[in-house]
Amino acid sequence: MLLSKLVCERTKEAPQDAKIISHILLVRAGFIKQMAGGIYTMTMPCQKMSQKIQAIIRDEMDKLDGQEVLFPVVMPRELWETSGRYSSIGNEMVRFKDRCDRDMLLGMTHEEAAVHLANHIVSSYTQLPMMIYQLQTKFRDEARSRGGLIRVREFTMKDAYSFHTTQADLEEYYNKVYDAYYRIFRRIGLHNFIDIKSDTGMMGGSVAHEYMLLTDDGEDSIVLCNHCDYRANMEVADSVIDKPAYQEAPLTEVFTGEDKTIDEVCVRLGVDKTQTAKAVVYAVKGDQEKVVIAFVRGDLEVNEAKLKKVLKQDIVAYDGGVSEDIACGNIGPVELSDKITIVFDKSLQGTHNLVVGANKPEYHYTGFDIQREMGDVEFYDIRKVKVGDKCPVCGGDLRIENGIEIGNIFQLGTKYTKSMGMTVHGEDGQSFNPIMGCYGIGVGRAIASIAQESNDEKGLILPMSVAPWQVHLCALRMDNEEVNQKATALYNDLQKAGVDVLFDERNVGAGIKFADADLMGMPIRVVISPKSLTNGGVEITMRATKESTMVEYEQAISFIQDTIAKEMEKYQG
RNA sequence: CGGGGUGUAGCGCAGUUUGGUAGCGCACGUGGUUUGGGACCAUGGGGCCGGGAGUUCGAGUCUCUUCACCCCGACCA
Repeated sequence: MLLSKLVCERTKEAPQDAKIISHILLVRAGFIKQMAGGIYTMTMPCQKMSQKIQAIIRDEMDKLDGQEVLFPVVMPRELWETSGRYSSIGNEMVRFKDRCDRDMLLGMTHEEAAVHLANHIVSSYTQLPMMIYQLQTKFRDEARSRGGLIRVREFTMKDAYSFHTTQADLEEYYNKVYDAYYRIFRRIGLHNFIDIKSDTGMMGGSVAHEYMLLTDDGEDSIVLCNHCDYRANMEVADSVIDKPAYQEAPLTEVFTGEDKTIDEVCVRLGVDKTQTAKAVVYAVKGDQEKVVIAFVRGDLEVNEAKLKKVLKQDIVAYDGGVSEDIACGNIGPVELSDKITIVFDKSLQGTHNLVVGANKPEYHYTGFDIQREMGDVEFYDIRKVKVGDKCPVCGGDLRIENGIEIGNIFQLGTKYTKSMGMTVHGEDGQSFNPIMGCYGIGVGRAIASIAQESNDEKGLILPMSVAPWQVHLCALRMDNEEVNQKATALYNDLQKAGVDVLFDERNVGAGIKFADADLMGMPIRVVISPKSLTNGGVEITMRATKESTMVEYEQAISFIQDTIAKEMEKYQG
């Protein structure tokens, strides 16, 4: 490819609205161009990179006996009614009507499509296990896109669906995919990533893992143990906390005036925050009348993902609408209206002598004893892990890091095969619902992740395995006859030798060429100039290490091929 | 969906306070001098100042309204 013809504008200045490094560099290098919120055009370099990543994903999926298919982007409402997700998924799914007034939708994931296909074709256990996958555009109307390619509304995703006769068979396959994902991410050049236990969310199922690129710009919080390999998404993370034991005391109503927050009440009454219980008020989504109050120890926070799981219902913040039953700032468990759903966190189990709201303005109780006052109530884990908590496995210190989700794998079980009525005949002649797994990787997010992790002050540093071009050939002084002739010949010969090469044949200053080469990040830079020819031939520089070698012109191609081969060894998975 | 911010040339910005001929840098075209880390001289092209409605002799600037984008939060299969 000739750089002068490449539709890809590099800029010196960062776009005003870009905040995170991958976004800044992908825009500055001309790899992406925004069209609307969360919607981007990928230029040739980015598209080539995407295709190389896709090739690696295909390779690994095919090794797992995956069969590549292509599901429709547009699907009819009826299919999604069968799984129940037409109504359970919110505005992030785009719905519209076709010309005949039929309800249609844009696919944001394809479990329904996978079951639809499998249901029509698989009728016997002898056809299992099997896995089908696709690489396709997904559209999710995200409430808030952000960070360039990190969180977008339209993107290419690899999604795979496996079908099994037994849970054990699913688990065996799941573990193979788990390993394959590690190979994929290593092959595309990522380093600082981990897998964590994750919430299954509205996908359903039991076991799930997410692969996370660790970066401060990540939008997910990950809990990790400093001593063992415990690690989990904040949504499901568990921890051990100290429980100070307070002496039992009688329940006593005390005047607390306008002091409503935990901090204010603690100061007034001279107690530690661990000696209080706080109420966090929610409402069932779509019905502010259905109030849910979560009680958790005063120094702790509620983990809403966990609370949702306990309730098996979606919740939103209570909008503070007028209700006689709720004395905001003075809410306590004692004599709370029975119209309200109450959930107690485990941090309150077995506690004595706490300060709680008295459910009337200006008063709290002291001496609250949960066993004595409430009787035998259930306790659930709805608490958010915080720094300083101890590891639930080994008791070590926990830390919290940010990450970007780059892939996920789920054990779905029979959620879809059952709801959609997919059955096959087993060995015993009885029919059963196959057990499913599903596995996703976002290609665009993988590109962003590579950019996020692999860069320096000058620009991108692309791994050989996915770089759009392996070689960035800079000819300095194209007006020089010898440079022009030799550079052009080298460009042609490299291509004949099967090397991906980007040829900067513009007659512009060396500074511009080097800056562009550094910004775009191809792994090998080759310079031909009057000076290099005098000094023995061509100069070959590695983008990542800045290591530079002078090579005789005649040896250049074999040297470059050797270098590429050597580099590729780093990305064998 | 809440809170905040920004819309002026492809990109980055000034001009808006106090209404009076549309500006700067980069990029782009042409001619020339340069040529190993974003060169220089000359010259040229490019803008319904996000859209609409008002106020005014006159609006980039004032008023109302709308749209888009960004950031924080909510949300996130």
